[in-house]
Amino acid sequence: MAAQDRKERDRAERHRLIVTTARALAEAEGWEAVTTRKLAERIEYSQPVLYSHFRGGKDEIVGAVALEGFAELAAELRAAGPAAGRGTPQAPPGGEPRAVLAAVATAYLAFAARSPAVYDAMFRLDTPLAFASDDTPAPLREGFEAILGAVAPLAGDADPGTLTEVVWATLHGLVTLTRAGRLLPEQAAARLTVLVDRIGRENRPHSGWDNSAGNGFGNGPDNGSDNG
Amino acid sequence: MAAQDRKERDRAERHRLIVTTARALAEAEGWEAVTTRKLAERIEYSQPVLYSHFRGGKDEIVGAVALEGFAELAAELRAAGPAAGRGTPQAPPGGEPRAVLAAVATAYLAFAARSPAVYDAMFRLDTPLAFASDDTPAPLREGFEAILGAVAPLAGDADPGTLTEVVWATLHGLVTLTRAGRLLPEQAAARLTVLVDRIGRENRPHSGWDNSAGNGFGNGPDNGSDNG
DNA sequence: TCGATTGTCTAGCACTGCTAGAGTCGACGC
DNA sequence: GCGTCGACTCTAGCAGTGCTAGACAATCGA
Repeated sequence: MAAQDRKERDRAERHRLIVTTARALAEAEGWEAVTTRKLAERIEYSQPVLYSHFRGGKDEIVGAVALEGFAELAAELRAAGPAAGRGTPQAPPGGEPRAVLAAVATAYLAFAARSPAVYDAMFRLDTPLAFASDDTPAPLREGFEAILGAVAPLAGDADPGTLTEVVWATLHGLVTLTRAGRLLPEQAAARLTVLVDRIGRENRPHSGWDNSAGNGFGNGPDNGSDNG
Repeated sequence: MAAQDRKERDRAERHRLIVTTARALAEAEGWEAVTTRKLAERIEYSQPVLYSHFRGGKDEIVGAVALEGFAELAAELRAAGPAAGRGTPQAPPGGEPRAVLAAVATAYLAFAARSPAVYDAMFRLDTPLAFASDDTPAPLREGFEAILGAVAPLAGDADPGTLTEVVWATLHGLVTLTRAGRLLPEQAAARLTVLVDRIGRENRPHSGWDNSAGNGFGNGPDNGSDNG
């Protein structure tokens, strides 16, 4: 029955409309301005319609925007990474590993700067998205793996996954501290240089400082590089 | 008039009571549970009393907790840093620079792990605290400078302030991503090792990758090490 | 054309941060 | 000791939030 199909199409369309409207509203006025009433008004339906699409309410809508953001971020990181098709202005294919890392880092920071509200949905707001578990959505894994691809060639004797976690943390920290006005804007390029110069350098054999004196941060064996 | 003095003492005491109660409530149940009504009930006064102390309302109360947190963090970082009096178990005075960096980083992560709600007040929530401006509260500068003290000996030909910003960003990123369940808990110690091994290594002369191709992240001269 | 089902809307709940104005209580001058 | 006045606190309420029960209308199958 075609009528049923049309209904489902309309419904899917309205589903998209909610997500894109929420995202646009957040980018324009910040997430604190995204209320269910205002969102309902923008899509020209009443509030309960939102809940017929997103049983989890507002958090689930934010989560949908976040998921969209993870997919976009992963795509942009891949485009800047070592496996990039015919190369980009920033990173020739199979280019010098640190240039690749610089390109990926730049892509990450550019994404966050361009879509601050989406970045907030991904990292600052509470969403029902699952992490580091079996049902972690694919885009989340892919984003991590895109960074991993740029970091691994520089890992040396360090665990690539762990180094990737640290790089990711640095990028994320740069984003949030910059956004909060905690870092000097004019030094952004210098920070990127420092990041690549320091992180992107292979290990020499272990140094003298002692990390075993109870720091209280986990004590399991350091292995594995699987993240999400 | 002694009566007036007593009043002011009582008022100051109640001011403290509000801040400590808000902090305790946040640590126990999270900031989303800290409502003006619940807070007023806990201090056994009505809501308007809160506003007689904090004209800026809830945000200003969060800001007071944050400021307290910055003071504590700065003190703990200093205690772990190179200028530490007679030395600590983690860092002997004037010890090997990378051991000092490891001790400071550990102190930072330990603080965030021990006081997550305070850390949220400092970095995640909106507060009226000023940053990177002339009226930045002293504890904020001091925290940055404590990290700077541990990082500077390892700066090499990099700008110490910039390197400190990157280290801070890494620590902050590790805290937030760990808290959000985005990083593998069992690799915490390994991440610290990687951080110290990579960041805490002096620069050799500049490398081959090109950072000048439009990354859109500031283009001013890279100078100055003054932050807040 | 009629009944059933599906979908949407109105109205309202319990909560939030915040505040105007009423009321009380203590300090001070006489 | 007493009356007045001012400082202080409270009650009650506003406008907003996320969310939902139940009334209503439109659509579909017979």
